[in-house]
Amino acid sequence: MLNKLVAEHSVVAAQQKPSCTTCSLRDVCLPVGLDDAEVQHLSTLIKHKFRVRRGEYLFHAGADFKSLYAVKNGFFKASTLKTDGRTQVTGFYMTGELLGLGAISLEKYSCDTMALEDSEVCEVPFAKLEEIGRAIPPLMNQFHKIMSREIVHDHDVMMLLGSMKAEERLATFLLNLSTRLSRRGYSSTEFNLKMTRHEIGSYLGLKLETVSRSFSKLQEEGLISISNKRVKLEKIAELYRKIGD
Amino acid sequence: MLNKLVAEHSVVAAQQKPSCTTCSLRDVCLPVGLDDAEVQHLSTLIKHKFRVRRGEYLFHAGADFKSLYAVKNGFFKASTLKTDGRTQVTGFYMTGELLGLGAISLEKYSCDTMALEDSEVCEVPFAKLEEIGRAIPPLMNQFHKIMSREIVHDHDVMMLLGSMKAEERLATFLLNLSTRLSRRGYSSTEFNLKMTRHEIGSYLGLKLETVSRSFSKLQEEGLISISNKRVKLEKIAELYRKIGD
DNA sequence: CGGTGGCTTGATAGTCTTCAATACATGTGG
DNA sequence: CCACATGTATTGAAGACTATCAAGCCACCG
Repeated sequence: MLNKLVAEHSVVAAQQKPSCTTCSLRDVCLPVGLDDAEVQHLSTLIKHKFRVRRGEYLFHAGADFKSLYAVKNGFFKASTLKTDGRTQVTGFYMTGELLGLGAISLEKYSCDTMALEDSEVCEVPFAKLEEIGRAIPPLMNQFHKIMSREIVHDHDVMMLLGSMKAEERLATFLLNLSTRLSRRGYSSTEFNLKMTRHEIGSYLGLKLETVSRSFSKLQEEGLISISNKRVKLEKIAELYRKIGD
Repeated sequence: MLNKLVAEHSVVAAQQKPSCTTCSLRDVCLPVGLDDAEVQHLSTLIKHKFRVRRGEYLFHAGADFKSLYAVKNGFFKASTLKTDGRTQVTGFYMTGELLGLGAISLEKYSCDTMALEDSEVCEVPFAKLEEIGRAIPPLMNQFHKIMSREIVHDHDVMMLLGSMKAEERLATFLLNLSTRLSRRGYSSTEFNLKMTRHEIGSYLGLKLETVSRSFSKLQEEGLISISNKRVKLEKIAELYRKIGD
């Protein structure tokens, strides 16, 4: 089964030296708010650009932590595994987002992180990030904002899980994807889901059948069109109204 | 109604200059891992020690962010308010824990934070923390670990909300309190809850009636004793087994 | 073209919520 | 200091929502 593969070797094989200076993600990634010289300095710490193919894991929970990873392109899911076998998807990550923030506290990765499509990541050695951050205060500040944003986002998910019904959760999820995609220059109304119903359900605290039913219901109500992995948001304003925003 | 009061003035009135050097929280708060000279340096940035009385808010969501607050003693709850009026408790904070981490990203506090008992907090101006952190790398690193820990904890809560039944959620909650209390020198088996059933339910994604029923059921099973706010964990090992650990 | 995993839909069962009534605790004012 | 008011907690019964079990369909890949 493809999903079970851990392909450290193929991952390393495709490495190359990237540059933040010319990267299209300067506005969404770590370089936010830095001037050209600072970005160039930041660039020196980015070790490799890795390729991670669909179904491969970037890292596993429990492995020694040394680096964060910025998503250069592609799509990832992070999931935690409890001792009793229960797993849950804790997040989906797209272009320009940072992977591994939970690993800093215990210096072990806190979740399994898998590519849901062929992807590339930039490795950011954490010790060096802290070091260079001392020389470039805006970089350190941007990093703090990224971590803080993750906390706020997690609080939003907690509210979703704690107080929303299935349809509302799914609508919230779709609108969140829509926002993040449009910020990256993609369509905010039409996109392909990279994850399965099961993975969506795991993230939203629902069973896959309930996810499927909720998709169908949102479609019946005319708010979206759904066909397999293809989603079209037909009435964004009403979707927002549904989730109380 | 006491809970609605915002008592900025009484809060400020009780300020005094604290010192991390002699603080009993050196092992759980920001100073973790620092030597004496470094702790003394850190101490210079702690502006005030505030008193916050039971029912008063330390800060409100949306207010301009300038400082984090370390809980010197007491107990706090943080809650978010959605536009449609739904609220949810996003966390409870005790001695040595940092309040306001979600505010860094947008430079506005992201949640309302209220004292559940008479408390004291140390104000940590964030800009100064970043500045002094540059001079004391272990301080900056400890701060990153604290933020990371918050992320991991939030992921744990997401798993709780997404995949656990009412009794399991409550058992997890009680064991979490137990662990944090024992780390601070209090009994790990017997303690007073500072929050109401409603607040527990809001945090755990349950209605207060369900929380009450779950308490009763855990008591019937002989795992805990509960009388109003007084809890005694009778069989910790079995509580852990119940939540699959 | 067959097989496998992913998806949809229906029927039933389980869990939690909602509504309601009562009891208890706490703090305020007389 | 007691009485009363208000917020808090417990418990029951009915209803809502989601999970579970099951069957069949569909898409994709070798």
